[in-house]
Amino acid sequence: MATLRDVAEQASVSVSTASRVLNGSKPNHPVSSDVRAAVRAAAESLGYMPSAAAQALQQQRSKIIGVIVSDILDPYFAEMTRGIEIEASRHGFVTVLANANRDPEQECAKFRVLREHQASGIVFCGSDIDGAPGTARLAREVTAAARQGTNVIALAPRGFDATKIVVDNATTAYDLTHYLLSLGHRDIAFAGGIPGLTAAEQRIVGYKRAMIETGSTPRQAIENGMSQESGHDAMAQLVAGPQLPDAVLCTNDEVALGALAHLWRCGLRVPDDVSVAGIGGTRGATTFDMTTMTLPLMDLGRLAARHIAVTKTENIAPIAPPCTLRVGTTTASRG
Amino acid sequence: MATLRDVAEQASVSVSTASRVLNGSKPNHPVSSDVRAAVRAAAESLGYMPSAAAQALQQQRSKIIGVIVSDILDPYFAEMTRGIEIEASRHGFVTVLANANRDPEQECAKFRVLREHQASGIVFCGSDIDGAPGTARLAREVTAAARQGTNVIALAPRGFDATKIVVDNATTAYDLTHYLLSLGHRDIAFAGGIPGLTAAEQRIVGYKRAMIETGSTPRQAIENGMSQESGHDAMAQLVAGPQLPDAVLCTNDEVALGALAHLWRCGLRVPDDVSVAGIGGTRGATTFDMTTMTLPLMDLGRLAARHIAVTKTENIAPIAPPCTLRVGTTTASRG
DNA sequence: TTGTACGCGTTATCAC
DNA sequence: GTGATAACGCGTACAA
Repeated sequence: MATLRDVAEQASVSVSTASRVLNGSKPNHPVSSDVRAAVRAAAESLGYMPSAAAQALQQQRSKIIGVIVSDILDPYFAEMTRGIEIEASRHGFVTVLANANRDPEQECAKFRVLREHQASGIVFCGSDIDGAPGTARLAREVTAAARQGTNVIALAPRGFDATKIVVDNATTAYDLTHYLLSLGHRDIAFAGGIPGLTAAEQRIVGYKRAMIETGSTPRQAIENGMSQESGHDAMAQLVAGPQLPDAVLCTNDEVALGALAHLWRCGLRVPDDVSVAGIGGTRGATTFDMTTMTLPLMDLGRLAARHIAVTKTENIAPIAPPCTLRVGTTTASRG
Repeated sequence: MATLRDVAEQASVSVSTASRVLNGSKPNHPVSSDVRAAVRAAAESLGYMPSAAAQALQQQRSKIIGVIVSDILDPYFAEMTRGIEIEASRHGFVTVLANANRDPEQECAKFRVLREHQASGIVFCGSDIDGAPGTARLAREVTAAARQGTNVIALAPRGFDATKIVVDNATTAYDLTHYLLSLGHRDIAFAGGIPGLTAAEQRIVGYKRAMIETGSTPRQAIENGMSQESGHDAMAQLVAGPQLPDAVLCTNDEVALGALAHLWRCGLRVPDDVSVAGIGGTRGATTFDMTTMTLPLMDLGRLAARHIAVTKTENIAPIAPPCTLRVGTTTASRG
């Protein structure tokens, strides 16, 4: 691998000059244009490639953005990750992906590794599980890291100190519930979630608030997970129950998809027999023309990456773009 | 950030000793146990954390596995990525994710960045588009990198030299088509694909071969993409056509999901009116109890990561596990 | 406008 | 068993 010194020799200049021409942080350091050209040519002919490791070592920070995700198979997080990757690469950063399965221990371990790699910033995509063992230690590590200059960003509610770029989860569910109520639905069930998972709990809060405010009785949320399978099972439970609800509000699109799949498989009609809505606005929701609350998932990722990549003097936290209701054909007004 | 020297001072030993105790590649280099303990204690109290950058610089290779993916939102690639990440982190490696949107230019650029970061290995998850502009340059860069010791692995057919861990795409489609034929279907359509996309083309080849061998006439494949939307549109086209086929074989599960969604939305029954099958075996297929060819996506990722992480003396390429037919309820035998 | 020299944190080689 | 010391490739004061 050709090094800067090779280039310098080839161009008959000093390494510093070569460095200034090729990787100069100060783009217009005084360098005569002929020297500049010579260096460029030498670099080209030698196939020079800067060593990220050496640069990182020297500058005490590498062009790495770490992403800690609950589950990359969930489109919700895949969207965020994609947003991060796009903006990161636009700024010459690289995206390190870490799956943590919503396990604080794993989050902590991956966080540590990311720090060893001198990541300029670390993004937590999912929210945390309140009171889970290990959450406290994670918080300690995170604050320590932040104190040492690591840029920590949370794209969902988190119990530690970090730059937060989050949507108002309670309100998304509140608004969506209101929409369902406005269609004439009264018996609305809530499917999906995990006990203690902050974002999911907030959605349940929003749902309940909307129900109670309008004199309807909220059902007990079926907190059996955040996956398609959870949605499938939750819906099976509702179908088997004494009374099929008018509508089912799901904690996310994956759960809604699973619910839809079950209804489809057991021959029930949507929205004739029951309305279904999700939260997220991921691709699957569009494909099935689902009613859902569209969250700016990719934008959240983008904002996080930009916040890390551009070192602003004034470190003002970005604000999350608004959520919008997507009205699909999985909901309909009830006589 | 505490460095090795800080630890050494604190423990009153030399950096070499500290290094040996904490990051020794040779785990049992002779070090007296009391010194060992002292170093450990010092490291602990100082919150020592090795610098990946320094290590990478010194060893000319960093514990990074690069992953070049067509679209992280496609579960097909997300599964592979997840497999890679799991195995990578098991071995202390970190996974760098790069989206390339099936664009050779982008693949080339990201490949280069990955190399600048001294990735120990780079995994291409998707196949390439035959004859696309930029493919040639990519091939050149890849071979150059391989010559310089970068471990390049392809998890799908690729026109350049690399360790290949791939399934037999033609056969998956061939077998699946045979299964559909065995159910009594004769008019079978093929949905999805991209002209020139090797893996997709191979599937079409397998489909056609099975059809022709049994005296059926293959339809012209609808190569309108690999996404859910593609499947939706392809199915719309078939539904609007003069003759609804008995069955639709989709190039992947996403396309199949889109096809299902369209049928569902226009009130057609699956499998009564038409059978649908996919390829991949991703989560969505299970949720909708779809007939599909299950590919060992996560295992492919795992194998790739392991191959990179463990430096074997004999560098024998891993062999891809078999694919298995998953019989779901989106297909049924036709009287 | 260009060159010299040092240090970033680590590991490996060699000496003790 | 342990300790100096020289790289690794780069950026950047400081000199010229």
